[in-house]
Amino acid sequence: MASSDPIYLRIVEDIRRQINDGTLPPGAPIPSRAQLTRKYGIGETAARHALRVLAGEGLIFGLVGSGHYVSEKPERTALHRLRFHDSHPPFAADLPPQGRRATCDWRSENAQAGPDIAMRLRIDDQARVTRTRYIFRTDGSPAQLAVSYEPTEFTDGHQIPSEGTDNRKSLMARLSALGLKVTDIVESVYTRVPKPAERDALELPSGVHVLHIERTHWAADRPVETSDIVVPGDRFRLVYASSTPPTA
Amino acid sequence: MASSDPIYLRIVEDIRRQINDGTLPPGAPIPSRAQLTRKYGIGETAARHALRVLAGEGLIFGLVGSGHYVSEKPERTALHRLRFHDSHPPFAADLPPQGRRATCDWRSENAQAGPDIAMRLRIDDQARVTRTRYIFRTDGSPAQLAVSYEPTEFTDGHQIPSEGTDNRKSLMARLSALGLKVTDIVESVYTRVPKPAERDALELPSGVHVLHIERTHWAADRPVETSDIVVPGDRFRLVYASSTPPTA
DNA sequence: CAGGGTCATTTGGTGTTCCAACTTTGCATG
DNA sequence: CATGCAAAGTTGGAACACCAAATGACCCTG
Repeated sequence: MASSDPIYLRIVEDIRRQINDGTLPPGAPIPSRAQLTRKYGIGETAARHALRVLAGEGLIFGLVGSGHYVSEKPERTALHRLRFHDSHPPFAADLPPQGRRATCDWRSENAQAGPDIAMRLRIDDQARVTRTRYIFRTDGSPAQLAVSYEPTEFTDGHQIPSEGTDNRKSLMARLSALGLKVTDIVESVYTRVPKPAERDALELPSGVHVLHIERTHWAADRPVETSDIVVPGDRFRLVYASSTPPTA
Repeated sequence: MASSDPIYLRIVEDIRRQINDGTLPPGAPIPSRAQLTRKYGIGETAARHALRVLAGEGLIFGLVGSGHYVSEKPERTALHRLRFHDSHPPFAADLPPQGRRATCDWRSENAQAGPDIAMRLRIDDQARVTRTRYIFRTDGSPAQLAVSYEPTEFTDGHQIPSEGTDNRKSLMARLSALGLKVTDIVESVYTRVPKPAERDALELPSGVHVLHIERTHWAADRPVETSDIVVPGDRFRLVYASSTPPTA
């Protein structure tokens, strides 16, 4: 990208891209230091520096005497929210709510950003966005509402069937097609009284609050998607972890 | 410590220790590469390598032409919760709530774990823990309640003055003295109606919910501290990020 | 064919050197 | 005394060299 970047970072970018797009699948060997110096015409310092950075990110790992290889779990951008799960403490139930039948309905439409979303996406008030409303159900009962906003530049050219169930091309897939990679995820959580529409949609008893999550995906220091996620406050908790779950 | 470690890691250990125990307070300058090579009798590679590792951990930061300095926020094992902050959306206020006068009162005591905490700390029901109650205030008004639990084995031997203001040795400092390092932080968030005592302590208007955070620190796959944190639901939001804040 | 030894290759640690860009300090000049 | 400029010091990038430990492939021997 930026040819002003130091050489070793450009090597990092190149290899990372190859890992992301599958050219270098998990387990594949990375060229050795000697090979990298020849291939890119760089010094050994830059080559080993690039390998160190990639290894530090966990994308590859090195074996002394053997070589560097692509990690099994590419461990994408980690905001380890261990998903929602039910009930309040004390709850001994193990985390993964398995066996549940989860469904998701959604509908996309073209809309104007508006001041709130414009600020979150760092775009103009008048800019157009693709707004997608989701409703998640577990075992048939509504569990989560979400509204997602993406600048139309990311969604243009992709078919937007206005209705469907779970066959929409994912955000990540669409972004990587545009050469973008999500580097950060920020979630802002607060609690509030549900709006009437939410109360109906989530079938909330009166007096129940909701947890509201504003989530924004960033790629290269620029927002690419933001969403409002609403879940019933009496049945869900959010779990965040600094790394892979220690309980797993 | 382990004299089998590579030299640069031993330098890292030494500097990290000095930062942890306060010998190098936030803002203090780290010896330059040239000084480190002389002080420890090492090559420049090892010196710069140590600085790189520390900077990578966020413990220090480098300014070209000036030097390396201890970070203001030691940025412990990163669960990047960008702290609480006020008001609800839309809020354009920038994140760092500066200029505020934050105080913290606390009181420690010896207590029995009980089933709930015992499960979270993976210890016996009957085991003894050090329980510390905190109350945080900003600008004089109560903002956050917290109760922290640590197995007594981590607190024994450390003076536990039963009352005080903000001079207690930090969890990290005590753990590092025991050779332990916090590797994971897990936070579980939900919302609920405040208990009467909480309503009083936080001066909550009626009808306001609270955000309840159960936080557990892990060191080497074993819990070393867990706490319940309660904040008013009408004035605070929690922000989690997958890496350093992109807005900063 | 099985076993063992040799050798090229690879990673990771370490030292040295050079350079560009930037900050800080202090001195000299007006 | 104030201002400006030059020198010294610092970070970060980059190249090159050497070594120890480990690996893997190859070949030779029994």
